[in-house]
Amino acid sequence: MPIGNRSYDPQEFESRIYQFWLDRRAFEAEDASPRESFSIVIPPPNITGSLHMGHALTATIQDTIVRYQRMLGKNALWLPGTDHAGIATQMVVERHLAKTEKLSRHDLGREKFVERVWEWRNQYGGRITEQHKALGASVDWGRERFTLDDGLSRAVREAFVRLYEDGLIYRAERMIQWCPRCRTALSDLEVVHVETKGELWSFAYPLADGSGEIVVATTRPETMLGDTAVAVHPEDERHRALIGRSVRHPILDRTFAVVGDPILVDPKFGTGAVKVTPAHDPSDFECGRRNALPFLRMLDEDGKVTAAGGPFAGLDRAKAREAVKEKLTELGLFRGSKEHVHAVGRCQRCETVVEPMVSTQWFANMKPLAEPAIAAVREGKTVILPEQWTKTYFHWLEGIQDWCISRQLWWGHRIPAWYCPCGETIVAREAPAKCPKCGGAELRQDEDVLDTWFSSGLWPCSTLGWPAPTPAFRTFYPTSVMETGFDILFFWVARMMMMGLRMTGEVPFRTVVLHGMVLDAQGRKMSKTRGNAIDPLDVTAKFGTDALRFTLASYSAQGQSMKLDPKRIEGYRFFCNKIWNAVRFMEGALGDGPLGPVPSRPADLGNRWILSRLDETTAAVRAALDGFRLDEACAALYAFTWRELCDWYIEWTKPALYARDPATATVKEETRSTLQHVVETTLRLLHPVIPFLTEELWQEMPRSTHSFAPGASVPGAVIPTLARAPYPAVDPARRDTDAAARFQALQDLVTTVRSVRAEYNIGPSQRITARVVFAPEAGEELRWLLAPEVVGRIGTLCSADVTAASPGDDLSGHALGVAGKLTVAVPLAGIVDVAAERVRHEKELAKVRKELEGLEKRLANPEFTAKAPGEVVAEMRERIAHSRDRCAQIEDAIQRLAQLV
RNA sequence: GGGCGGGUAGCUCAGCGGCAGAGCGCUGGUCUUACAAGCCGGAAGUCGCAGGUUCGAUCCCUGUCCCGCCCA
Repeated sequence: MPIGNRSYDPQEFESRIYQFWLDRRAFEAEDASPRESFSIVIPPPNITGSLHMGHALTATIQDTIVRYQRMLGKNALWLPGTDHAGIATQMVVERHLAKTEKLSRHDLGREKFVERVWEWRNQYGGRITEQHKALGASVDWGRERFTLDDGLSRAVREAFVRLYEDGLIYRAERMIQWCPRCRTALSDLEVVHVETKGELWSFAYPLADGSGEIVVATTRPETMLGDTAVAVHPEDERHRALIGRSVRHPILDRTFAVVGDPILVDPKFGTGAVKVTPAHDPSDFECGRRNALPFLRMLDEDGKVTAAGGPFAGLDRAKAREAVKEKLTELGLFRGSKEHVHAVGRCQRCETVVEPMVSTQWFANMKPLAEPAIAAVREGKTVILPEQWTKTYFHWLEGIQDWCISRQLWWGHRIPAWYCPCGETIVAREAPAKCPKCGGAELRQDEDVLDTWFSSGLWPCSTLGWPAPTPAFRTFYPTSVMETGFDILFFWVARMMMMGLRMTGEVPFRTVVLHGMVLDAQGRKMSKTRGNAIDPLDVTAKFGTDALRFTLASYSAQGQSMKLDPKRIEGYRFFCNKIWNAVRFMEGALGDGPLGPVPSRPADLGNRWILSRLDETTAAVRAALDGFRLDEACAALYAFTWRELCDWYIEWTKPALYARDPATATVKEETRSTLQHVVETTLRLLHPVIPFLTEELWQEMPRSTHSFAPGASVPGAVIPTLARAPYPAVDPARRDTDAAARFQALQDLVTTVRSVRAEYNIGPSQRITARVVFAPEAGEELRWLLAPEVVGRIGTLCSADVTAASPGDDLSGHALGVAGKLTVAVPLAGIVDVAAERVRHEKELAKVRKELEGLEKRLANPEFTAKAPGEVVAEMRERIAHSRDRCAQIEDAIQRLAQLV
């Protein structure tokens, strides 16, 4: 349907266009292809999620990159999928069950519960995937993956078994982070530390022999129920003598030692004595190992006090704290408290305060995995952008700790380890039938599942078929780009690097592109609970997807946070509308006649200029996209499309296109072809960022059999979709510095006349005469501006009849404007407001003089001429000459004004 | 405590050795047959502060003050 009188209505065509792409199989990549391959695997959103601005941002950036690469002719793959999000999904389904059926997962049992989660996943888990279609995501849907798919699960078992066999996965009792609410172990990364105002509470442990006491301070008084030592610094004069003596637990009937520990104790902090709870604090745990202390578990999986807590057994952590404080106070052992800010660890999912505790879990030994991951980036095998994140990456990997990979959940990849009553542990890819050691068949599989991020770490390999040597894996691995938020650097990027390198020997991706967080207009994190989240789908409904995409791409300056202001989205909607109308204009103005090729050397100045600018823009946009600078690409596209193509070129073409005179038919035909070519090329340039609008217009716009730039494609071939059209190529032959300089002079002249008109409130309907003064020493070479084919166009652009004046002409009664080397005189019907004119000129003169002075001063400095590069000095001379001309012109104008008085 | 990033027009941000930029907002004019969601003008800046390097610093270096983030 031609554009005709349709106005820009993105809702009308966006879903239709998306379906059109699917029908054309525009996004499908080939497993094997002679073309260069390009691949991105989507960082999998989790199935409990629904689309938020972060997804919209990451999808926009990735889609823009992959569409660009596809248009470059590469075999481009963008692989979609989701991850199973162990804790989050289990929580959602448990809550759902409790609400609708008043059932807990334990009521159902593991097998039935997991069935229910699958049901939930099949019903709701695809929502976020579907929402990506509304964003225009050009993913290859046939390759969609889910972390719990058979193939990916096989990859997980393969990786686990290999790491176990290599001694990099082990099961042991260690200090871990425990979430009492989720009832599972967490990795360090899943614990968020929040600065919290707390209380540093001091109490005394009496020495066992009654000869005195030792005062300790703690933010967690309840843990004293699990204390098995008091530590002091061995070189601390105050306490050294106490080392080796015993203290008596004032509540529980036991005694323990005072130990000397130079690592745990900072003698400058507090009293210099520290209570030690080895089973519930990471530092105390290490201290306990160093000093062979007992590990006393005083809290259980629910965060309640165990039997070890004597009279407090069964109390919740928080209640136990108060009860212990009360009891110690009652015993007269309280020694004061003060406010204290400290970092409290909370569960990333549910924000419950996590409990460090000793527990038997599966761990991965990360050091040997981290080293190759560090080396790969150091050697440039993978490049991280923006580069500054490289340091963070190194820092984290260099200090990496072993990773607790087991989770006490039911939803996830069950750990492929089986236990035999004989004591044997079997780790295998498939369930073993009997124990290889004793032959017993009563094998019990480990109850736990793996951390979701374990499977995510394999994502770039497993989604392409690894461990099987599939064609897709050979073609697309290592992937080209991993694009994600910088908050995911450790969770995903680093782990994918480690796992990818370990499993395949190759990096999982060549380039890592990190983007910042989307904040609201006030700079706060968007969150549903705060109610300041902007739903991307609301935005696309209101402004169109392309406007949102252009906004996000423009904001995505490397790695910075971005404050999303709806006003800006609206602004880019106007931009989309502008493009729409430009094509609409073209459709009307070109008419039905056939379009010839764009001549290699056009005759018309405007045509020469716009083709030159188009080529410069193409080069700038391609350079920006090659460097993943989407913001720069957008800025170049916006400025060219609106400020040059629409504001100047289209206006310039109107007289030629509307002309009926057979004498100007050649220019008209040339202009028709050029306009069509420039608009068509601009749509292709814009397409990766704003795919819907450009595709809709591209399908409907007037066609040429000469559409593409030389060498880009077969002229006249029917290209079924813009998504597969060639991206515009840079063609230096189109650069035309002469046309650029001439058009600049023309723009100066037009703008000056317009300024004068505005200054004197001469309305657009009022046709005026503008007399151009060509000073013999400066302006003579610009006489071409008055050539008939140019002067008429200038007149149209500023609604004036432009004629020449000589320096000696009487210009009284004229307002004067200075346009570069020319002076323009506009006759004023009434009396010139001499005073106002004079003020305007004086102001301008002062500005130019000041600038001139500065320049002259710089040139006068002998060191400048001696040391600055020759072209800088030459440029300076040029500028000074120019400023002098300008001063002279303005002085002249002021003098003419004076004659009027 | 360690590290990273930021402070440029009223707002949001580009620029990062050689003419201080954009969008929005503000403001004057204008319904000119692509678009009033438009068009044509205009105003607006000690480039956080103090030193230093340089012929030349918003840009590089040092210090300093604010703001944000990450790690412990």
